[in-house]
Amino acid sequence: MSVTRLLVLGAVRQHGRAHGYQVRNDLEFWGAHQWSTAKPGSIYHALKQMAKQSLLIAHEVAPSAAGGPPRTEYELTEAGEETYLELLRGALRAHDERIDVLTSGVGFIVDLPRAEAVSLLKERVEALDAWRAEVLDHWTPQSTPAEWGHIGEIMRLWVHNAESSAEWTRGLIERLESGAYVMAGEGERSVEVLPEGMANPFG
Amino acid sequence: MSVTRLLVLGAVRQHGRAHGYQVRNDLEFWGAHQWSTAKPGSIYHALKQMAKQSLLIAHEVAPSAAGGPPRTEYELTEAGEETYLELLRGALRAHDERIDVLTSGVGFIVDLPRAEAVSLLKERVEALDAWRAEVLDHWTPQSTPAEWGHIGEIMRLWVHNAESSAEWTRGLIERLESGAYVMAGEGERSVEVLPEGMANPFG
DNA sequence: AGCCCACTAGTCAAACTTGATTACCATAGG
DNA sequence: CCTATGGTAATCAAGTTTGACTAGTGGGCT
Repeated sequence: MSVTRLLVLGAVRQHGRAHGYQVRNDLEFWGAHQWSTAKPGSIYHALKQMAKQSLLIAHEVAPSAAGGPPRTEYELTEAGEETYLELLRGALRAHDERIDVLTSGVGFIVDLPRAEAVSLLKERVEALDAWRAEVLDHWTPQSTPAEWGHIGEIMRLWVHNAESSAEWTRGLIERLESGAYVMAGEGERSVEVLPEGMANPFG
Repeated sequence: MSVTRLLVLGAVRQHGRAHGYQVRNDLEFWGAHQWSTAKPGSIYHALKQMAKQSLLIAHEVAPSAAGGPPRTEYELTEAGEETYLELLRGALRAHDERIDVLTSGVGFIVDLPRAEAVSLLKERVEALDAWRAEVLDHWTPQSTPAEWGHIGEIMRLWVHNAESSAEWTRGLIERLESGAYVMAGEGERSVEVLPEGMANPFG
């Protein structure tokens, strides 16, 4: 699972056709350069790499309209579209991903139909609950946490995290089921970028 | 902040002197190859790199005692010791690190004196509270979350996370203040590795 | 006009990560 | 005695990330 790919594909897709600098600016606006590894070098690299793999087609374009070197515009191919949706589904469904992946997934969640988004999030809750139960099962029946020494704190940290994440997910499911937001196939597009000056989680 | 470096330094330090395979096995035992990027290639790379930077000294050792290529043993230098403690402090103090960094920090927390550990964790709680307040401040006074569209969900996710993480941290502070675990300078060493067969968070 | 600054757009080397692969030895089974 | 298996210890190529750097254009200031 690559956050960079998800973010880059999602950004190009929103424009239909976009060059590197555009993607880079979008993601900067999202604050993604702070909470993810999607920094300029990675973005340009991802674009080239995905073009090589035919997830994107590169259009060589005339010297830039507003200064700077000539730029290349990219566009999703059919395969790119599929990859994008698969990455997005994975980001929302998986319990074992980093927060940056989940964050990207939430940022693009409206690209999925409502029913599918809800169902992926329910998978997520189930996976979190199952994993939490499994950890507790491994750690508590034979011995009290105290016997593990400070390493038991790692278990507490993870279990706490799983519970919290499941709670947040259940909240989102509820809001989606009550009809919040405009999802894929439901008419007009909703807001797509983070507001300027938003406080950054990793600032 | 590199998790790999923290984990590798911590592991070598526990042995006093260790070769790559030993470190690799330790970390596998911790489950670190699952929840962090500390995989064999990265471990060997980190050892060589840190040796080049004089954080470790490499002892070229005779052909391995039990099969396989000759091995190199490593040992922390004074600078390595300092770097280790700095990384460890950062992992416990910072609110803006990934969960793998925090997990590693908790794993090695007993390498710090009790008072210092508690004080770092208090910094952590304060940073989390401050950041949470800042985000809420930026997002709520002028407008309801609803106006942000689905992007408001990202804020909810982060705020939820910050609250949950602060809660866990406060719990750990309490336990440390009640005298839990054997910390640096307090006599005998406590348990240092994860129990075999522990359920993995990213399994 | 001449100069500096900011913005646009991207490249590059160095570091790091990944997953597969190599190479060596011991030992158990046939 | 020979070979397959499994553990030990590490390397390597390919891919990714980082942070610094290049380079062109336009505007403002003196």
